[in-house]
Amino acid sequence: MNAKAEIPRKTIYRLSIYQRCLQRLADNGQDTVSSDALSKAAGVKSTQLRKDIAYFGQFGTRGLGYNVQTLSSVITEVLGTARLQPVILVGAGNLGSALLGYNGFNKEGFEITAAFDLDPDRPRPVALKVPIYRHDKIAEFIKLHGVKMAILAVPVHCAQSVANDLVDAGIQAILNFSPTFLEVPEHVTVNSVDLAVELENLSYFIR
Amino acid sequence: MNAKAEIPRKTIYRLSIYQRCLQRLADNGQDTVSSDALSKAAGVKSTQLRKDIAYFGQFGTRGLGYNVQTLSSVITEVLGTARLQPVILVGAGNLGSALLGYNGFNKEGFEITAAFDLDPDRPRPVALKVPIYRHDKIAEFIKLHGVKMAILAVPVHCAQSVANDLVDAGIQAILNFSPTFLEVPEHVTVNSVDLAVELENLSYFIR
DNA sequence: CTGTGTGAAGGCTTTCACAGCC
DNA sequence: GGCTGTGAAAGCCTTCACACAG
Repeated sequence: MNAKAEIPRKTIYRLSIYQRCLQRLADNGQDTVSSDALSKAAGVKSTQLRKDIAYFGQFGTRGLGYNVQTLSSVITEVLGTARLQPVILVGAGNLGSALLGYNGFNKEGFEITAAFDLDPDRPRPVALKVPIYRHDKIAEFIKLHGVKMAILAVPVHCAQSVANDLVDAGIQAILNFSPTFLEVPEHVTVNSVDLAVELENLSYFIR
Repeated sequence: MNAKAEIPRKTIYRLSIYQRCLQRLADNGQDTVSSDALSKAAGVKSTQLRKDIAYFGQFGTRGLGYNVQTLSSVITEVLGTARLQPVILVGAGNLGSALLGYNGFNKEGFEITAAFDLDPDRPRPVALKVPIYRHDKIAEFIKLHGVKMAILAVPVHCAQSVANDLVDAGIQAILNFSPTFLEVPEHVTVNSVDLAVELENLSYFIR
């Protein structure tokens, strides 16, 4: 459990997925699951699942499987309570506004607490529950509320400079939707979601 | 060029990224670029870029670099003209509607030609240019227009069954936004974008 | 001297095979 | 018999080191 730094990133990704599968099992009243069943729900091989779990301990019962509640709790602990972090959204344009309305985040324990845009008053498609502030209020807000995570959905041409501002203000993790590479200091983590690249990739695999 | 099947998936992803960087260089009037410069723009190491290119040939001039136009054309060819494929969107809810309005796709050569929803008439946040049809028209549309790619943005509980319908109707590639694993035949490719998992993953890396 | 192309080395993940426990 | 835990093997991808071309 203290070897946190040594769990590979890919395993961390899968832990989130296992976690979600476990929650569904729990909702269905199951209290035990085998690595085989759980791995199938998650779309991986059972050996992979067991190896992933082995990074932080032994929680299964041979001949039986894993206790759903126990395993779920352990994974939650490994992933960290940091998941209750507040998140801000920068760039409330087309995609950004949509993300504000998307409630898939809340379900998993995240909440977008504020959004920022160059023009907070431009007409938005959706009635939003989240306040939209002027772009130049970002640094103040981040420092005041100790925000560490940001979702970036601004146009390519200003993505890097906005990212720099975020980092300077104390942001440590960025979920980047702008289709461009962001250069950040080592202590900052960036995960990029590039929709066009995903599509292009798919098209390659069409015969 | 004919060893298409042997280019690793990760390389294919990066080719899309290189392609975009090359287009920007071309727009700026540059006609030559070194592997070092291009790799930095793409956020990878220069050796990686050269290895990626080596999968399908030799296009550089030693001591000078690559011709922007040439390299761009070659990558386009490798990725396949399949990128001009029409794409349909299934599930025009919150996230789905947003994707319809997002024009990042068109820029890269994709066009969402139609959308489908259980209730095509429910109020949409945005004025959409794309027609929304009833869910039960999907198979007909796919067969009629020879559509091969679909974006799936439906609720978890029906994702698998909708995916099955798509596959049966002839879809070969799915960009999946539903946070669940999709089981599909081998000839079908699925790329998943799981926003909650991305956030959770980021939160792990916050100290 | 600059910058590509590439065999070899290294590192990281996944899978196998099977020992060990219920 | 069923299922976990794990060292060893295999596979995959990245990086190094350097030969070679302009």
